[in-house]
Amino acid sequence: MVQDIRELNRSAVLTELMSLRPATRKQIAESTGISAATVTRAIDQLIADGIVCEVSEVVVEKRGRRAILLDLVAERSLVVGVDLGASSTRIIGGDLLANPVVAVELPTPSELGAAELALWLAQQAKSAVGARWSAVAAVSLGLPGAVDQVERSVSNAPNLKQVEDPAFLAVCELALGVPLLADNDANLALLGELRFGAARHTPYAAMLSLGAGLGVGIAIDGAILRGRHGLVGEFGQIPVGALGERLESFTTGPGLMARAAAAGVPLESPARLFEASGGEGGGSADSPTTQLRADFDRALVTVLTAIAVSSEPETIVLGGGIAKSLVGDLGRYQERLEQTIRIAPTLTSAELGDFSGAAGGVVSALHTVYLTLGVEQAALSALPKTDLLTPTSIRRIFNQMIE
Amino acid sequence: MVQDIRELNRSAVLTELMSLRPATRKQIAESTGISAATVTRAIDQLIADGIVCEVSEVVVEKRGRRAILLDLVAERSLVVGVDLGASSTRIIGGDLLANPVVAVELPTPSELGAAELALWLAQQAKSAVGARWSAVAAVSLGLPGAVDQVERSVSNAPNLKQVEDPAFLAVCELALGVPLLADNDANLALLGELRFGAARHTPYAAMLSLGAGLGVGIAIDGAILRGRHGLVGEFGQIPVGALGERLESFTTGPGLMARAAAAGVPLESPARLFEASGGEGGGSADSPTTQLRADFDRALVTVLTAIAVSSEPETIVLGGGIAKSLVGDLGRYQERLEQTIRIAPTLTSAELGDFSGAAGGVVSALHTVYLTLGVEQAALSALPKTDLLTPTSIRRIFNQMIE
DNA sequence: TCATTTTGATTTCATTACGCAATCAAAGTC
DNA sequence: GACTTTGATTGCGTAATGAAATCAAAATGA
Repeated sequence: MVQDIRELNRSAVLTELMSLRPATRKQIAESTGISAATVTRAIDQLIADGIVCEVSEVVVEKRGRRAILLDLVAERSLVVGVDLGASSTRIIGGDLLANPVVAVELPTPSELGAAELALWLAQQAKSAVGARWSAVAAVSLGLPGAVDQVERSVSNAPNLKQVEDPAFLAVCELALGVPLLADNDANLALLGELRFGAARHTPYAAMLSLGAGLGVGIAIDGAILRGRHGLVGEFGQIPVGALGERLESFTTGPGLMARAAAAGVPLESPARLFEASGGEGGGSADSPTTQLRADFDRALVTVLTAIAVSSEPETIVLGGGIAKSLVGDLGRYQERLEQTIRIAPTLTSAELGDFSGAAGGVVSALHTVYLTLGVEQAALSALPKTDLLTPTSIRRIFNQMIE
Repeated sequence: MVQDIRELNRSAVLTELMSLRPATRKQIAESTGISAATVTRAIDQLIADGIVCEVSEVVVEKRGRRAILLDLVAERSLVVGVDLGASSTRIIGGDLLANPVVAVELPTPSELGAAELALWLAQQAKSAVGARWSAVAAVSLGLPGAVDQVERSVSNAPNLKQVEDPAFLAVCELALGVPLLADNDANLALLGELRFGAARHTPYAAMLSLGAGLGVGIAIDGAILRGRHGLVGEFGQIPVGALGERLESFTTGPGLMARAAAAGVPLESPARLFEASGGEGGGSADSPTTQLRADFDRALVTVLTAIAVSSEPETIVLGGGIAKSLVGDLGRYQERLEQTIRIAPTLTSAELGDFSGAAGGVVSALHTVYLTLGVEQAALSALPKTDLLTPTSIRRIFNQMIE
C-alpha cells in the first residue's frame, strides 16, 4: 500500500496534465496540491514511459527560468471510431489528442450477412487508417440497436438485423485484431456532441436521434447512462395514443411512411412530409398530411418531455436524417416544450452532423486507452480536452481522403 | 500526501467494516488487502475516536485464539427521517445502524403557513425523539415537490404549497438545530425500499408514487438520480392523449376526481374507481367508469414504460395511496408491460408501506453522517448494512409509541 | 496436567515515498 | 556583470507501510 501511493500520484499528475493540457510541472503541482518534487519525479517516469513529452518552452515576458510545457505524446497510438448505420458507415481515426487523421464515409453493404459485414467493416477500417494501423489501440463501434454491455450482445436492431448475430461482433474484433468496443449509435453520437459539438458546454445532455429508428442517449454529469442490457434510450417503445401505438410509429422514417400509406397519402420520402406540412400553417387544415405532421409533432414533444424529466438534461441534441428536416422548426418545439415543463432543456441540432457517431466512437475509444495509461476514471468525462476534432477538421480530412 | 495514506487506510478499513458488519480485524485485512498490522493500527484509531467498538468474541468450534468482532458504535448518534406528506407526516428516528428508536405518524397541519409548518415539524421531530435529541446528527426531510439541491429550493409542490416558500426550509433547519437535508418524497421512498424493502435485492430500481401527485424516483447502481433542479421524476408532466393532457391528470387522485366530475360520474374518492371498475371486466363495458379506468391503465403503462426505458430498472416499486388500490392488478400491468418492452422490470408494491419515505430519510441522513465518519462515498449505496429497519420493527416501535 | 498446536492480534524493523528546503538552472534587470 | 526572479531538481528527515517475528488465547491430546 505504501508503494501504491506512487501509482496514485502518477495517476493524479497524468490526469491533471490531461485536463490542463499543455501544462508545466509547476502548474500541475499547484493544481493537484502535490509537491513540486513529487511532480518532477512522476513526470520523469511518464516521460520514460513515453506517455508524456516536453513540448516547448512557454514564451512569456517574465523574468526567471522558462517553464517547460508538457503534453501527451499524441502519436503514441491511434484510435478509431466507427458508426455503422443502416445506410451509411462513417469512420474517423484520430490520435491520442483526438486530432483526426482519417475520415471516410461509405455506403453500408446492408445486404451482407453477419460475418461478411464484419469482415467488410474491419477491412474498411484497416484500409482507411492504412500504414499506421499497427498503432491503433482501440476501435469503438456504434450500432443501430441496443447493445448489452454485460453480455456483449446486440438486440433491437431492425434496420440492420445482421449485427444482432453474435458472430458479428466476434468476427469483427477478430478481424480487427484490436480491442473492440460496441455501443448504441445514439450513445456515441451524444458522446461526440458532448465533447466536440452542440453539448460541449454542459455535462448534462441528451441526444435524440431520429431517422430509420428512434434512439436516445443520456448523459449524466458527462457520463453516458448505459443500462445493463442497453435498453436505456428505447423511448420509441413508449405507447402513446388511444390505440397504444408506439411512439416510434409516429416519428421514425418507416413509421411515417407506413402511416402515410395507411392514410392514403402518397409520400416519396419522410423528408417530403416536412416540406409539405411546412411551419405553422402549411397545407390545408385537416388534410391527411397536416394530420400526420400534427401527430409527429405531438409525439416529438412527448419524447422530448420524457427525456427532460428522466434525466434533466440542459440540452437535447437532435440528430439523424429526420432531424435535418426539423432545423427550422426547433424554435417552435422549444416553445411547446417550455409550455409543457418548467425548466425546459435547450433544443439544438447536432453540430457534427452525420459524423457525431464516429466522433463519439473516437472519444469512447480514447477513454479506454486513457484508462490503460493511468488516467483517473472520474476525469474521463471531461476528456479529451482538445479542439482539434471539429466539423471543419473532419470535413477537411474527409475531403483530403476523397481525391 | 504521504500522511494522506493513513487517512486512506482508515477510510478503507471503516468502509469494509461497515460493509461486512460485524467483522474481525483479520476479515477486514483479508478483504481489503491491507496488511493485518495496518488494520490493527487503523482499528485502534477508530476505537479511540469512539466510532468502532469490540463487540464480543466469535463463538466458533475452532482451535486458536478467538477473533474479536468489531462493529460500529450504533449509539454514537441518531438520525431522523421525516416524510412530510400533504395529509400525513411520518417520522422515524434511528441509530447509526438504522435500528429504529422512534416511529410516529401525524396528520399534517396543512392549513399552517410556511414558518408555522416548519416550526410544527421541528417541534414534532424533537418531541418524538425526546431526551436523546442532543444525539441527533442529521435530519432528512422528504417533500411532495421538486427539490433543487443546488439552490436548495422547492418547486412544484401543489399539494403542500407552503413548502415552496424559502422560509420553510430555513426556519425548519434553524428550529431543528441540526443539518437538514431535503429531497423529493419519491426519492426518499425509493431509498427506503432500496435498502429495506421491495428493491433490496437490486441496485437498479425505480419508485412510482401515485397519490395526490405523481412522483418518480430513479436509482442507478444504488444511487438516487437527482437532477440539478430536482426535475428528474416529474413524469406526470408528459403530455399524452390527443389533447395534450398531462399524464398526471389520468393517474393522480385530484386528476381522477376532476375527470370523473367532467364525465358526470359521482366518485367519492379515487379508491372507489378501482373498486368499481375491478379487474378485467368489472362494470359495464363502455360505461364512463370503465372508460376512466381504461384511461388510467393506459396512462400507467405509459409511465411505467417511460421509466423502464429511461434507466432500465430491474424493479419498479409502486407506492402511495392509489398504488394500494392496485395491489391485485400488478400482475396484469406486468403482463402489459412485458408486451410493450422486451426486458420489462418487475412491478412490486412498497413493502414499507407508508413509511418508505421516512425510512429513506433515515438512510439519506445516515449517508451524510457516514461520510463525516470517513466512509468512502462509493460504498454508501450499499449502506447501512442492517436488517433492523423492517415493516415489523417500524410497526412495533410505532405501536409502542402510541400507548 | 501441561506441552503442543492452531489461530488471531500485536510489535519490530527495514523499506518506500513523500514534502520541505536548499540548490541548481536559466532567464531578464539594473 | 552582479542581482533578481522563477522553475526544476536534489538531499534529507519523517511518516506510514508490510513482512515476519512475537505474543495471546484458545483447543487438543498424551
